[in-house]
Amino acid sequence: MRSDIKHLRREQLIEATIDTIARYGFRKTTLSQVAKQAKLSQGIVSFYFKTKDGLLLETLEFLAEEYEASWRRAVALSGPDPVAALDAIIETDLGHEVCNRRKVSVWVAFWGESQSQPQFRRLCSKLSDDYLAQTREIISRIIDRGGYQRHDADAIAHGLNAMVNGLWLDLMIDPKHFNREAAKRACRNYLASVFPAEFAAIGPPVAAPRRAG
Amino acid sequence: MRSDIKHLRREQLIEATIDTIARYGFRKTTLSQVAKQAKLSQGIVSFYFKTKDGLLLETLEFLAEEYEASWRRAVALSGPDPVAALDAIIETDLGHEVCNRRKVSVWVAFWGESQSQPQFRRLCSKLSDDYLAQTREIISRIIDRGGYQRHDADAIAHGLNAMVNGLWLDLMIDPKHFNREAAKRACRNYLASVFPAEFAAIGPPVAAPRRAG
DNA sequence: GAAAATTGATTGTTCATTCAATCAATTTTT
DNA sequence: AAAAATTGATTGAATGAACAATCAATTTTC
Repeated sequence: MRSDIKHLRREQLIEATIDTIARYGFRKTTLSQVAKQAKLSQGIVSFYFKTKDGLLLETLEFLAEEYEASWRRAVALSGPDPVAALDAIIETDLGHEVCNRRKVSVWVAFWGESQSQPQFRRLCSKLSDDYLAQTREIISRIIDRGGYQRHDADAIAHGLNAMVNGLWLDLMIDPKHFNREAAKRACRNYLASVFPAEFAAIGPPVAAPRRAG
Repeated sequence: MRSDIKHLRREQLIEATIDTIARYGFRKTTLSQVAKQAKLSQGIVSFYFKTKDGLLLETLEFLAEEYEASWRRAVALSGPDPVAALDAIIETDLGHEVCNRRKVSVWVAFWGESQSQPQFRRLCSKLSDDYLAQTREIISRIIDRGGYQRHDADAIAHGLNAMVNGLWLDLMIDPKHFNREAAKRACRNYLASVFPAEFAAIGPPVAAPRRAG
């Protein structure tokens, strides 16, 4: 099937790029390293992506689409209850498919470069906007339904987003210590202290299992 | 003073490195670009730092020491009250000296590379550990004093740390939207929901819990 | 004027990119 | 249906640009 091969190769090379960035970092990500990872010849990357920047941008686009799809799916499957929807987002954001070293290290690498690469930054900020819009909408529904009129949906959404991103960073910086379940608990604790009635059922607010301090 | 010039040049070159990473990103940070930024000749960077990796590592060390000194100073100046100490940390972490594009973009760049550079990672995780140890200690004192025996100091410290780091990322990803004061409020809000009595006084919580009715 | 600091040309290496040649798959011809 | 022709995918060597690192020459400092 020659018609499929183009798509196949592109995805194969994008996966190899993710592997290479994750393993060797942005600085050591060369086209021949990517080709080697993909078990293809070095010339082929340029053939399929024209330039290195093209490859990197498409890799970022791939990751962004994958991530957006995964939380949208989670929301769709969670049903009409906004509390369940928010919990599903946390479950996805800190689940093993999204929150793993391979993926997160690539995200952080792109964030670092996005300062100087407008194309990267545009993509990252669009993704962030979409995410915030969705969570804000869900949070607004919880506010309306629960009678929390003094709450600020936007601020809460920003807080949740910051916490999720910060927890991803924890995975990078202190991987041995990082615990996915504890991270989910931290998010739920945050939400439980904002919406005590709604999130108390999912996990007891603030007070989590005891640890050395 | 010939003995001072070594120290002066090194700092000058480290500052130039920070500027270069912030402006052009890690990928385009070359020794000649750094030298140009410092208004010195290209050979001088190798003269003072031997290798490029040496320069980068010392730059990271410089940033780490500066950051650690700034929050330790804030804690020292805040007096014996743990609530004031925690608030001083937030004030520092999201103040203009620490939380600005120039510095944060360099942090993110290093985080991204720390996956593949053990020296970077060791430094970042040590810094993170020190920070967590300090905030955990302060939080423990609030717990003891306020009678919040069911609270988990470690979990709360991790949550605060994640939120601060996440807010720094916000500055990178969506700089137009970012607001330092709103970010501080988000942190205080988080702490206010964990320690209502202690943090309600500092700023009225954006999200003041009110029971459904 | 000796020592230290600084320069900038040079070197060897690594890299992205190009492209002619090869190979495999598919289609056309007989 | 076998042979020939064509198309498309892939290779790997070649090219030139960019780079880190070196160092002899020059300038500055004391």
